[in-house]
Amino acid sequence: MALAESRDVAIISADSRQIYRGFDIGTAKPTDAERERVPHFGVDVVEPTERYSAASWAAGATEWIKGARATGRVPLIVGGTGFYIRSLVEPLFTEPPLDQQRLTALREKIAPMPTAELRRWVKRLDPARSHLGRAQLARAVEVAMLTGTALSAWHARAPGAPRRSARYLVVDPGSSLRSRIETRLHDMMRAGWEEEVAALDAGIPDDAPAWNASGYRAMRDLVRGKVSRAEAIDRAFVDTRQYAKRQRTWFRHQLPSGSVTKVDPAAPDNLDVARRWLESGGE
RNA sequence: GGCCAGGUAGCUCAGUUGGUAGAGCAGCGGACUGAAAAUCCGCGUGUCGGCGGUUCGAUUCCGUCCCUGGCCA
Repeated sequence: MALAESRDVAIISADSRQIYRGFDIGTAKPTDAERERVPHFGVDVVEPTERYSAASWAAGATEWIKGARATGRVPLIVGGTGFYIRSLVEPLFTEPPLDQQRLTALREKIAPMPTAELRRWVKRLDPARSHLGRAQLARAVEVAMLTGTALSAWHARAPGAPRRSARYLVVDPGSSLRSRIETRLHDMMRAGWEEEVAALDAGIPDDAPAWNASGYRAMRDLVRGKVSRAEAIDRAFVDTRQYAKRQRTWFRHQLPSGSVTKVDPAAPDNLDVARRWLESGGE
């Protein structure tokens, strides 16, 4: 926020959880006051039951960026969903329209299948993807079955997708990460996270995608009386630490290293580093 | 104070008919093209509570001490 206020900036949130309406405290959404001071895009865009995607976000972000520029502001993309950001800078392959009925039927077939069996299937359909996780295996089957072409073949076939130039500012507090997470978690509890989840639990189905946010299932179990408060907080703490670890791994390896600037939020000169990064034409 | 049950990886525990031990969780590393706060893959040396004894060899058997929990005084 301090960085955003130093210049006419609009924030584009690249955060797969802040997308969902109603899931506010646990996803650390910007406050009303913050949104008042700096325009935000990409927050509260879909219902919690909706399945969102990197492609949807990239399409939305393209519009939000235009909107920000139209008002004379510099679009600043902020957020922890690296995959979303990358899908904007290095677009995903262009997917042909998929038959929705066949897609639904296929997903029903895949759902109960053990991961090992799914993996064997992908070894036949698209061996280059068979080492990946369950969600990716399902996707590989869907694309191969519904388009007649393996996903990895689609990737190889669409090489020269237009790339935007981008520069990244990676904020990493290093060894103080753990205590920062802990503090933030207690702030969330004090802000009424438990009450928020109790209200959501009354109206949002258990399998809604929005529940896939660190700590939300633990809080739901607390609200339902299945676990103690201490246990719920501890689970949320672990969930968040593990998520942060995956983020670090992702940003360490998936971003072009030449365009990354690192900053430690605890360092005294952090704002200077960030300002210099911003002024040198980054977005 | 007596009796009983325990003391094994950061945590919860399994196991070794005596040949120095392994699961889950945590942690660490990695993968990642429309579910990404998702989904997966890899990584296990720790005085087996301390000290003695028996034995070629003890975490395992014996003695003793310490610690924890329960019951009885």
